[in-house]
Amino acid sequence: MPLVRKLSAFVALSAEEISVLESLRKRRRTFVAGRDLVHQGQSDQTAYILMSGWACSYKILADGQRQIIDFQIPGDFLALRSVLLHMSDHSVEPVTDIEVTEVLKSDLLEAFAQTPRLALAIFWAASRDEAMVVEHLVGIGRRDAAVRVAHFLLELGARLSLVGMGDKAGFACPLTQYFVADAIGLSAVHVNRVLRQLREKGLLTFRDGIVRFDDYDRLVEFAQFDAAYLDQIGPLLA
Amino acid sequence: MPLVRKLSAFVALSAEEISVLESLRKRRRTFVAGRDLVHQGQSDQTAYILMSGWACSYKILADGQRQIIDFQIPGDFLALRSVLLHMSDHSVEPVTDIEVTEVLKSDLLEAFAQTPRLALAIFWAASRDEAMVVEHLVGIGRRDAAVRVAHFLLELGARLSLVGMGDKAGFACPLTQYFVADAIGLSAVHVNRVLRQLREKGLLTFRDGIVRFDDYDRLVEFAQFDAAYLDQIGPLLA
DNA sequence: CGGGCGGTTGACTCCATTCAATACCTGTGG
DNA sequence: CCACAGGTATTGAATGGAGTCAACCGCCCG
Repeated sequence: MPLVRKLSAFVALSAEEISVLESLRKRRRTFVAGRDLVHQGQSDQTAYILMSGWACSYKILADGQRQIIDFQIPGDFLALRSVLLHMSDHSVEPVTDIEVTEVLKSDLLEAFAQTPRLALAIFWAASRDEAMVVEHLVGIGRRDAAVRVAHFLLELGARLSLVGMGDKAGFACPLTQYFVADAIGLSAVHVNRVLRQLREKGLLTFRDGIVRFDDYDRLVEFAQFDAAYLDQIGPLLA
Repeated sequence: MPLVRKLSAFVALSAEEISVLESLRKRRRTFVAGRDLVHQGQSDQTAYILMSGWACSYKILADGQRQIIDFQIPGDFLALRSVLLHMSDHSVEPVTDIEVTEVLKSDLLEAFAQTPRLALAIFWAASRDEAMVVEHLVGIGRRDAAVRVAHFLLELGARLSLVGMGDKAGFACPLTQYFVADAIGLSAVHVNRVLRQLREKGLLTFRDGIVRFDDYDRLVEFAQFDAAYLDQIGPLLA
């Protein structure tokens, strides 16, 4: 499963640990695209592991504007933070139809007490998520629109590669330009303009649900993309 | 110590757990203002607890621009993320002279294995940090300059209150307008202009290192500030 | 066939940046 | 004692990047 694949980039999991993860198979649930599975302010204290499909976590402001915090792809946690906090500080919406497995608060506490290495791996995943949010913050705060879009798509590509859903040629992307706009703090109109620029420069093409990197190396250069923060360089703990 | 005070907002720590924290007293170090104690890219895997003074974590872009991710005040962790990741994804600079205690990676692993509740408290602190970063992301992405500045200062005030260093009247603030600008993704010039607006509206005054909330309630209304994400509403675990 | 959603493009507007000049304070050295 | 430099704060004028408004297209689907 994608989570095992992702966590293996950090710790080499033992057979026992993998079986703990596999045992979650029973609590599998599905949600349809567009219907939130977690609401900002709710106090469920349940997290999920995304098994298939894409989701996004976001916050709504009082005036109705939306800021997407990040997208989640298979292998990612959903609403992990809300397990520790009193209530969820954000909402989660499936971008496509999704399959998830529930992770109850009690599971997490158990993991902490009984399988410290697994707990550590989860902490790693949380740290990596935070590093991604930080990188988004930097992008929105200091990068101009074109670089921001390019950087965003390169990051998605790198993350998808880790779970075998993309490579340097590109990836299948179910996002509309509105999703992209809400994620990187631009208007959808401007995202469209920027995508045109990038296409005309021969850097990337986003069309019909496919992101194609037309010139990966030049794109990386253009976006100043350094994947170090994704921490995908191999197991730290043997 | 401020960390105990902060963590107590989440879990009621036992005498034993408090003594574990207090035992860190030996590894105390000091750093002078302006000299980074953690560099982006280094792989020390050491974290710190800030005992006194202010620090900030930031990233530098290739073109020299800086984005401050967050400020840390007494009781906060510094570079906690870099313990789990292969290398630090950000730098940490003391804003004032600071005192810290070192937390080695081994300490953290031990805490996970031996004092699960303390590990949980640390996980809570990390989740809260992430929630703050997320709120900054939302601010930079979707709030206009005036609201952003107001929101930022209200958050700092709320955080400082938790460790007894501020209240609804205001707080002592060692930040220059340049720090504020780098934190909220504006230019220093514009921060200055916005501060004038806020002052002229009778909302807040930032002068001579003092932030004074001239009309706290109206300011909260203006900034749409909802402190829920700071999760300061009291212990979750008895 | 009509409606809705997503994408595309142009014209105009505006918020924030940049450039620039001035003021103020502190510490330093002549 | 005063001149000077460096850092910070303040304000004005010009510029520009991104938003808003609006129109139009293509496609899918009921």
